[in-house]
Amino acid sequence: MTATIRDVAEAAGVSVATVSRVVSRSEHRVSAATRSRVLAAVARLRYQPNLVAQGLKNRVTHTVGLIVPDISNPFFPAIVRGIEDVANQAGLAVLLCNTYEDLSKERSYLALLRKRMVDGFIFATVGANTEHLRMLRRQRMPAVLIARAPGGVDMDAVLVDNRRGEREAVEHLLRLGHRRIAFIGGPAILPVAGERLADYRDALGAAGIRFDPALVFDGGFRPEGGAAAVEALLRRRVKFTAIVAANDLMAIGAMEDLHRRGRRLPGDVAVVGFDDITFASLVEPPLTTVAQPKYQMGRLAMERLLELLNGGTSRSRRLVLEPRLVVRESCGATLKRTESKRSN
Amino acid sequence: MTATIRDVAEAAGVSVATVSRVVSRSEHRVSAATRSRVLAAVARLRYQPNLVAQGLKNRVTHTVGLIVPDISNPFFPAIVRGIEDVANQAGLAVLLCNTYEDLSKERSYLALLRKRMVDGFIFATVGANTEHLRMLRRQRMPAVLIARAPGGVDMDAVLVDNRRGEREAVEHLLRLGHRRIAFIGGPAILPVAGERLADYRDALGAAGIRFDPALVFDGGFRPEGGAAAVEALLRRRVKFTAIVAANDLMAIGAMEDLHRRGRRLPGDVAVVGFDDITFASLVEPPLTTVAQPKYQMGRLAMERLLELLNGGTSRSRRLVLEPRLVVRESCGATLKRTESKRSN
DNA sequence: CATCCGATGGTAATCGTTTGCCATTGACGA
DNA sequence: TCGTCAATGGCAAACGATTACCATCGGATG
Repeated sequence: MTATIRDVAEAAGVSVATVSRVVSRSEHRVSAATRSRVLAAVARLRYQPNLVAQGLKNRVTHTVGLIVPDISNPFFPAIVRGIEDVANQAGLAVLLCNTYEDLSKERSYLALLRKRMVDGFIFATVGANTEHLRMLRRQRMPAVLIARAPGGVDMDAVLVDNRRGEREAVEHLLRLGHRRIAFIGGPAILPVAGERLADYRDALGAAGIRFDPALVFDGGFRPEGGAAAVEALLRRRVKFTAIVAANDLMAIGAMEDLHRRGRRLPGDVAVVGFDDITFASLVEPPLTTVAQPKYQMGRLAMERLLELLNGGTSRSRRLVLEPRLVVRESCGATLKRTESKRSN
Repeated sequence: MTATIRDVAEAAGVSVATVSRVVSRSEHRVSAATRSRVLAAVARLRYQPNLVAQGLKNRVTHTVGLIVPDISNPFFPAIVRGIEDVANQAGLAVLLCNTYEDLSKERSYLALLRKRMVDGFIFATVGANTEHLRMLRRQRMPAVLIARAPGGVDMDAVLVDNRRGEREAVEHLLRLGHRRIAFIGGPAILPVAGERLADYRDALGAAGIRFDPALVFDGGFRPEGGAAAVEALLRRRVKFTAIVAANDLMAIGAMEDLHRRGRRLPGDVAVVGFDDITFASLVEPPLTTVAQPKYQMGRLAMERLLELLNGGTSRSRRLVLEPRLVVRESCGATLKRTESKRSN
């Protein structure tokens, strides 16, 4: 079908070695005359080097594996876009893998990607188990973690200071006078869930408020979970005037349910989310939330991976980005409607 | 680093040919004794066949290219997930490419993927230009289109009967008594935009209502565009009691702006969207919209591609799925709050 | 005992590149 | 007229697999 280097060589009346020299990096070991003959043949036959063959020979496939829990979770697409933009510009292709938080899937994808000789990996939030990460590290496989770096693994990572983000969220509510602040988090298995809960406790503790387990719920990081938590709060007649959710999805689910139950937002209940997904600014009232620079995280992770690929296996580095509390209207902090940013 | 077939051969004291025979498809041309020796060596060395080498030799890479305008557009992640799920189960890897609706990017990705010897393509909404698609077709490259199949290209596709969806949306509003229905569509360059506008006109026409250009806006398929359209309607004092938007993003943007301007939904203005993205059910009021079976579309497309890969280069087929008008509360059609489904 | 045959496993070519090393050539100085 | 040398380009061995074809061997058969 497509022309090979051999076809070009024949057409130009030279050997394949010469064609290769002309086509690949500017090796100037070929005279101007032959070079132009070869280039003419290349153009005529529309020759495109076969990247699979090149990959086999050079042991570099210009491919990276991207491992994501679930691309349909709105936290990820922006990250993936950042990664893909940088990768594309650098001539790398991205293999997409959804693990659905399933460790065995994560492992099997990893094995598959290695069989495919990918040059490196990006993990947009790994699971808790670090054993296979250590293995990667031992084998000096370039890899970058995003958003979460489990303790004990010494790998490059692009992180967000979520501790600070969560604290700011809670402090924002405290400043507005709230004392009974419910927390909707994730399943205890996920480390990020435990972390965020701890941050909530710390922020309360710093303000001298006793932690009340009756205010804590597992919303599974899904909108339904947020709604369920509100239902439980109301059913059990727990007193509360505010909600912090560990992600926007649950916050929005909670808001929807509060609406349904006739509560006014932010009048009766103030709500703060986490992530600043696109829709945070589009719900009623627009959601106050902790924004993570998702697109940037993707870009930075891929840029770091490029550095690792192009040589420097220097010591591993962690970039820690600052989250930003985006104050909108779901807490009643803004009296008048202000311009609420719609970021990507 | 990793063991090759040669290493296994040495360890087992046989030739590489024998190892290959044991490892690859169950060719039984090897005695039980040798077979177990080989398998022992394979296990001991943790041998994993190199898929790049296999790909080169077999001319099959078990890789497909997935071409998407923009993964961060919420219409796509569910489709991608469907694709990825099926691909993974079939042992295929997915290369993700964002074109940002840019034809030159689409072309360059196509060339790149061919250099990588992908086995097939999935286009989740191609641009208007069909020239490179025809080329694929001529070269008998397996490919499946999703959501949009430009006229004149004879390719497999998984489509949705959007004509009917849009008509149902408009008819729903007509049935509720609306006569001044604004339309917020997309840029005229995109074929889907023109189509959906035509469907809107047709539906109006069928009801004997004159088309009024003053009610038509280009919202660029983005929330800001929806808001801008509302602004324009209000500024120009155009009379309208309902809005149909060509996607949910714009519908939601419009709703937000209407809220901001003090209009009541659905009391003052009824709104219908298109797509049924996750958030359609989470806004206030929950958005009535035309649902496309996104995850299914992804699955079906990938399943069809598998058929094409495994032989049958039969005549190309188009699957047309039925959209579904999901009636929620943004049109006032439901008197009482009913259970509003939250689909993925 | 010579021949034939099925079963088994090895040899080597191939997929499309890259690249170290060698051969050729023409210019140039001795 | 040689020998030397830089410039140029070809040969062939990789990269890691697959597979058509061939060699060997032990037993069955006449």
